[in-house]
Amino acid sequence: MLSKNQQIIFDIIEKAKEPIKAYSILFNVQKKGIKAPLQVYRALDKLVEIGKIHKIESRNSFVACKNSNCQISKATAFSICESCEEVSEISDNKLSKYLKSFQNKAGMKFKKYNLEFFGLCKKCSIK
Amino acid sequence: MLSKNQQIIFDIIEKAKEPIKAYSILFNVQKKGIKAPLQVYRALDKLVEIGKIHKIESRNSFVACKNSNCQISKATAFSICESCEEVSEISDNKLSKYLKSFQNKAGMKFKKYNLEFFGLCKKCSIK
DNA sequence: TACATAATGTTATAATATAACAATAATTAA
DNA sequence: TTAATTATTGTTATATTATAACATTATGTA
Repeated sequence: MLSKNQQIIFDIIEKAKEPIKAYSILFNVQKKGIKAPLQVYRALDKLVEIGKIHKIESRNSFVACKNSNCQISKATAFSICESCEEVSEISDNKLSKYLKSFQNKAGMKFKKYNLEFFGLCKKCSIK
Repeated sequence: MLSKNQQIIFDIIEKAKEPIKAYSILFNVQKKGIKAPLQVYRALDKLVEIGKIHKIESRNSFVACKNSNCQISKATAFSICESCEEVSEISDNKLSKYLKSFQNKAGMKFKKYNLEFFGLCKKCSIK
């Protein structure tokens, strides 16, 4: 169950349909009484923690989870267009299976991963 | 061939043996006459571009490339310990082959990727 | 009820990164 | 070898991203 601020901020991110930055969220919610960056970042932290949203690390921006709503997200993969900055979440069973079971040479087993692919989306590769 | 500032900053990063942040680099090179953040960031950008260093996106920090010195780096993978923050670059042929040839459902071919695994390193998992 | 935990509000400030402009050095082409 | 081009440097100011510290209120639980 999301708290008031968490819900407000999640709604903005979900409606956005594109990655959105913390201060852009802040701007959008000021009319709703959320005035300080920290209020936004706290909600973002929580939403990331419970897997409702993901952070696109290379862009410092946030998107709603499109895969497994409400699950803790430990395995994320995105494709990012370097021209128009379109981001989409990759949902590929083979890929996630492969990465979830990946072990490095030291035998270290991982709890989490984040993968970001970069290239040109369809639209941009035509241009 | 690296320029003066690029060389100075690369040397710091290579000696560090652990991820190092831009402003920590700045602090370290002030005695060598590099006084402004922008001087550091410009060198970092170039070093990333030519593959001498990588940026650990989730940590906003930089490490020297341990794999293929002097090659443009389009395919990076790291393991990150969430306890001690130790980072090591993963060099795994099977993994990189798999990811380099990965296509998403839209048939989008990627030019680049960055993968970050999170877990506990050997030392920290004993504790 | 009492206790613990989570969420909120607020001010200030830290940490990360780029814009804009001017000058100099290095490379390349005519 | 001069002119043109490109890369690098220097500098000041500022934008962007994120957290510290403290006080308060709400929610869940024993």
